[in-house]
Amino acid sequence: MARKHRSGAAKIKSQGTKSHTPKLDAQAWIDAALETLADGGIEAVRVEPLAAALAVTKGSFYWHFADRRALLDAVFTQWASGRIEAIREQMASPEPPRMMLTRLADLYTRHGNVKGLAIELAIRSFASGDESASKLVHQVDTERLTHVTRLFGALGWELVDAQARAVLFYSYLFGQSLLDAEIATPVVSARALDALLAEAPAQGASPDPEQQSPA
Amino acid sequence: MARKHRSGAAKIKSQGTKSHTPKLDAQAWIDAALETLADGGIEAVRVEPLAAALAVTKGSFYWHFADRRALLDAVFTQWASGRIEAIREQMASPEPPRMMLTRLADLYTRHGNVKGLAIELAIRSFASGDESASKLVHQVDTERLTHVTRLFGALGWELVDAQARAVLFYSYLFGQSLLDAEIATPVVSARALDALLAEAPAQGASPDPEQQSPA
DNA sequence: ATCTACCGATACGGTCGCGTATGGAGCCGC
DNA sequence: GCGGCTCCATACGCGACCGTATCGGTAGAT
Repeated sequence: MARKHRSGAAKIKSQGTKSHTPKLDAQAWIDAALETLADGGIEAVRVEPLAAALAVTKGSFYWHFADRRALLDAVFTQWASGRIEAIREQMASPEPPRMMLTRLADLYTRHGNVKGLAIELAIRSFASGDESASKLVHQVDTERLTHVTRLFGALGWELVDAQARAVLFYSYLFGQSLLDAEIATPVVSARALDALLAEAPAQGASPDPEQQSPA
Repeated sequence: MARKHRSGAAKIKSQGTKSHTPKLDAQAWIDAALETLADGGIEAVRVEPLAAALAVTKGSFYWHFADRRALLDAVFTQWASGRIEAIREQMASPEPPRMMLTRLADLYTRHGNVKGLAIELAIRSFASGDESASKLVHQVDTERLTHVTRLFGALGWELVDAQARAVLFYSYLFGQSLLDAEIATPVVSARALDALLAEAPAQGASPDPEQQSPA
């Protein structure tokens, strides 16, 4: 038996006193799925290995989910709504645009958020051949890009330029995780981010925080 | 006792005589593998389905390759050397740097090259969990980035800035294929490329008002 | 024509993972 | 204590692939 993943059944709380209450809810499966998804891709998210990781049997899984696909859908949905939620929170922040962008970039590069990026890429990869997953990715992308576009707009860029920079911005974040780490060193990455956050040309246009961006 | 499959020095040239040559060489398998790799990821590259696609049986495969892994290695190796070769050719071009960058970007953004990008991403995804594949990706990245860095250097950027833009450049190319196509429209993408190829500050360089992009 | 690499077909054993069917243990309310 | 409900264990059947073993056919060399 493979013993790669550790994550025993430690997430269960409930009121287990003595005879325990081996309650595993759907969320526990989703969490476990996200974990293996991060370092094995969608293909690695399989029912039986997952059950082994959770120290239960398939019987449990098929109680909570109709089939493997149902789990994947739940994972995707949760991921998407989580990302969108995160963006919405950011939008509510009172910070200046430049700061928000910097923070956003940090959030994707700095913190050992390798897992987040891995999930991101795995889902996107799968989405290329799956309609419903593709839809969710699309929702996340529009949410993110409209947000970031707005931020760049607030920095003085015209709509198209702001959109272009938003694309560059997220491309950069993804590219960071795709390119070799030894090449994209922190120094270089920092400089790249500087280039992205450069001032808009002296257009004299006052920052318009309420930029509208369809998508 | 398995028969010692030969594949080291395979000569492929005796061909021009009759139509009789239903012979399949290792290259045919590699080509087929690249094909399915493009739209199914590494996981989709399986011996039996591949054999079916080539209208032969596994018996053929295991004649040319020791196992599935051997095929994958061959695919990776060929991909890497192909990419490096392409870069080397580009380097020998007499075109001005800006033109070379534009051409490079086109080459990756081209609607025809969805396959190339897909292969790129699939291999990179797999490389994250595979040592030897990771090495090859690293080689390709190094080759590409040093080349592009040189180009940006020729455009007047200092080393670090040139490196940063090289990273942005490739991040952009990858990001294009990851982000939703509806969002990263051609217009926006063209503008993004313009931003990347902007003139370096100071240093006498002829101002280029607007970049023209083919439609 | 025979020998013999080369190349592919068949057939087999084995693993892994999906989904189903069914039973059983704990926890109710009555 | 009795049905009833929840959650998980057990046990199959099945398909997809991997890799091996073995044999047949074809083409060129002798």
